[in-house]
Amino acid sequence: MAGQDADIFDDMRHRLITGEFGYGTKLRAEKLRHDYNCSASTVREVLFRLSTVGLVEFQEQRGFRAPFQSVERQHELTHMRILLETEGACLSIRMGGVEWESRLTAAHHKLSHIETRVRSSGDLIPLLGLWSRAEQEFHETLIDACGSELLKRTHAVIYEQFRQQLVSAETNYGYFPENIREHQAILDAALQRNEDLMRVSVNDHLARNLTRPMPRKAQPEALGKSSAI
Amino acid sequence: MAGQDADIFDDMRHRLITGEFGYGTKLRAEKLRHDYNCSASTVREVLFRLSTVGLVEFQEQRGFRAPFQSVERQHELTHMRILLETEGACLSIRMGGVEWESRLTAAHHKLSHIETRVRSSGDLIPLLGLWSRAEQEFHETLIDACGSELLKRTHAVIYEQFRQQLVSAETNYGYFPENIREHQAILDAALQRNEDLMRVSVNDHLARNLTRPMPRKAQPEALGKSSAI
DNA sequence: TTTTCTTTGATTTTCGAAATTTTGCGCGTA
DNA sequence: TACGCGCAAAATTTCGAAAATCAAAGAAAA
Repeated sequence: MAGQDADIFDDMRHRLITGEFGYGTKLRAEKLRHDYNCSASTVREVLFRLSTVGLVEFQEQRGFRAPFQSVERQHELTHMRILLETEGACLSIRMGGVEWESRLTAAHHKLSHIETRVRSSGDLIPLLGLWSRAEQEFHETLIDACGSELLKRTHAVIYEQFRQQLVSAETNYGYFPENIREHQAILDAALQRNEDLMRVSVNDHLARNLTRPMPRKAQPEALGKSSAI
Repeated sequence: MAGQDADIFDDMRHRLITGEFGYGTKLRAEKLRHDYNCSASTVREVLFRLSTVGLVEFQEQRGFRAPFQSVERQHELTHMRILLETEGACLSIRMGGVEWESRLTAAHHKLSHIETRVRSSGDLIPLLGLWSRAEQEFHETLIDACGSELLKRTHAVIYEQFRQQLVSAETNYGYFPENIREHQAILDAALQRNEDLMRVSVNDHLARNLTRPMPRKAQPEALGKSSAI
């Protein structure tokens, strides 16, 4: 078999993203080793790798723990998501072809189907796993044609941390009824190849996670579109 | 003393950024251990951590190596730097006060002094270490008042990989005479608090590392519904 | 000669324990 | 009560070697 390491890594990542460990929980290699019956060193390596992608926090001489929940962190992750996703989506509009459009449409269709069922049943929990995966896939497809592996990988890392931050009952696991309309708006912007509309739609979708508003630009006059000339 | 691990980490990072290991060089823990006389496992951990920040590549079952040089990678890193630095700089303009302005001016002064000496002597090499640090400090100060730790950390990670990519004689270690004018333009934009000018200046400064131009935004009138590219 | 299989050598991964450092608690003192 | 010191327990880091895996050289088959 190809390295148990990889399996443990994937399983631990899943456990972290689904909020199995409470915020700030200490992650002791000596304990975790029993879950996978392997040595503590192996778990330690996995934890190091997870700290690579921000799903675990590491401090010298004081071990590993699941990240704490904080409004600052949530705010910064949201800001970063907006930055990366608007850029990636607009680049995808410029570079992606019908093939990209069709994949995005497909991803939206799946997501939309699930969210409609959630709305009618009024209970997210039984569909939580399905919904999570569908939401992630939609957003990753959105930027998939941007042409930069680095941008996609960076976004994936940020997205997972973002998700991890709000996997709890109080935040309703990041699900909101407004999602249906907002996801539709993003799809529409993509199919219309309208970059300005895309920026607005992505912003609207994510802005609710901004505890304090983004500082507005000082000058009142019109602004050049962000970045990437 | 506080963990030899940290010392080894810093030293290895320095060696990687200054290009001591050629592109794609295999990094064997069993060899490296002699440089620090410690065990191979300790080196292995450090290499893992360095792969965290993209300075080392790791592949399951085939160890670690220094990243390869590639135009795609350079292109993507440049693109990401433009994205993060324009965002960070503009946010700093909005949020930073005179204190930020003065720190940026100071960083620029130091950098400018060094670059002037390089120009007059015509030889970068003896000042390479000084220049590297000054350049990094200038760019990090530029986004320092942006208000997002996440943005700053992400930028630092990208910046170091960027630097690593062009630490070689052929690329002249990333130094260009035009830097003097370009850094000045960035400082000016900051002191004028002109965001549009800042975006242009940062773009101009980094654009030379773009092997192919960024795809331009499609003209609004040119597109009705989805016209396949 | 070319291809495939096998063996051998080198590299990477995993392990359990020893060494080091932090943390928690009890005790004496201001 | 509050503070500081020191010891013991717990947790983390480091180690060297065993186990597993991969890669290269050589032998057997086509």
